[in-house]
Amino acid sequence: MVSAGKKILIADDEPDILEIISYNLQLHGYEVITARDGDQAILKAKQNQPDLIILDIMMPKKNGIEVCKILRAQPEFNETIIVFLTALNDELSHVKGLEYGADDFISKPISPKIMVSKVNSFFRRINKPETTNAIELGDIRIVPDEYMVYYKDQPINLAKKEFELLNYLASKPGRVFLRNEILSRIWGSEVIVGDRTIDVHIRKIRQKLGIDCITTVKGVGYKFEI
Amino acid sequence: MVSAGKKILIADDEPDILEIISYNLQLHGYEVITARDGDQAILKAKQNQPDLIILDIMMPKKNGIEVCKILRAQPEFNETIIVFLTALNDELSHVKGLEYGADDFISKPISPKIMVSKVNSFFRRINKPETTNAIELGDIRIVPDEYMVYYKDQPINLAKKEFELLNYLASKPGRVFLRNEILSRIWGSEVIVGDRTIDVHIRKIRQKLGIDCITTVKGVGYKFEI
DNA sequence: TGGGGTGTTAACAATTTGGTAATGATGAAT
DNA sequence: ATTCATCATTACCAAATTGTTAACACCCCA
Repeated sequence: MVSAGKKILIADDEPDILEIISYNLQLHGYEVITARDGDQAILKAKQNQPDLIILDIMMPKKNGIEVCKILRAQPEFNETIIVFLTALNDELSHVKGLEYGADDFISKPISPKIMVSKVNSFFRRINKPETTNAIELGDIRIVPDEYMVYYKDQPINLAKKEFELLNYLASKPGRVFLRNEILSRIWGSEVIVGDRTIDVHIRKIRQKLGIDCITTVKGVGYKFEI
Repeated sequence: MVSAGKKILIADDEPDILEIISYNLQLHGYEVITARDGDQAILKAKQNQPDLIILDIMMPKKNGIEVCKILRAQPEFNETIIVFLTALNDELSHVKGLEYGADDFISKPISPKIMVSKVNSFFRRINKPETTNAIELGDIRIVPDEYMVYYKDQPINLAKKEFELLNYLASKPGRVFLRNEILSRIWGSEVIVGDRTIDVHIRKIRQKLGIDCITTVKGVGYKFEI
């Protein structure tokens, strides 16, 4: 059972390892981004907003721990799972890593098969709250597992961004999400998009759903409510 | 969408770059202060208390890293975002910059458009969602998360400024807020508005709420009370 | 290789808002 | 009672913000 469409960033300086692991993860439906050093890892993390980041400890430019420290300092990576790749008995790294907010460790060497199963289990861990429980509000049911929305049990096909936007707003019904919040969560903090982009997506959602469940709060943002 | 009225200090010794960047940032509603060397940067930073400081690394008098080091040593610049402009592959500066508390790096050359987007994202980062708790007084419930006010559970739609004003007054029920206090808190200290502006907003709140919960204290200000 | 779906932008329309001016009340001090 | 400063009210306008539409580039897949 694969968590479809999840993004994984892997940073390691050994091309072979990168190749093998990313190939296997892709086979299992994950979207994989790779980086060869610490700086690249930070850059690509910001650009792509992955759900899981796997960092080799020993890397050129910045080591995994530094990368973790820098990423964790930014709110947008609060929720991201960060995992270290370590040599088998490197206790010191374990300790340091935990201090800076690592979620777990994977010991090298590791077989691709075990790697995939570990990755699956990471997502199982965080998916419990949202994936198991689809959001259901009034006549609207949002099922992240299926990337699908139902209105009165009628399936409604939203595009990826539309779905993510709706799902995000619906995660806290009634709460206003600032345009800034929406941008950094859905688009990532370093993406260049124009002012009207959010509006257009909101419009498409409203149009496809046919009912008015997204309220504009002028000068502030949008909120989902029945 | 722009963090309006934010002050940005840019320090670079090349007038052309200064010109282009500051023009574009101003277009997007930012207030821009410029400096041509390190000493000037420090001086203007102290004078203007900008929200974001962009420092070229290579500058006359003091280089960007020295400036950063000096500013960071002062408590008033603890919260300020400091960012370096660096040549593309200047790894050494990256490392040193981090040591002295830089928040990020921008590689030169950079297009104005990307610069603006980066600046936007810096402010997005610090514009944390305010998870303030709801205020409940008598039959009135003020929920900042929702930008919404309820009277006897009936939702009342206030405009942004109206809501902020009511929320501010209600933050300390019974206390009188001077007109000056209200002005600097809700309108900001730099904005100049006429005498009657507050009154009009108070009036609109009273009208929409339908009950008299804002008391005028003549010659002093307003207070919220049931 | 071309067609459908997707994401983004530009351009313009529609709407809301924030602010002001003008004028009318109020009330305390003279 | 008159005066003066202060606040209330109203209507109006400009600016800010969002809605809408169409067009475009892109990617994936048949």
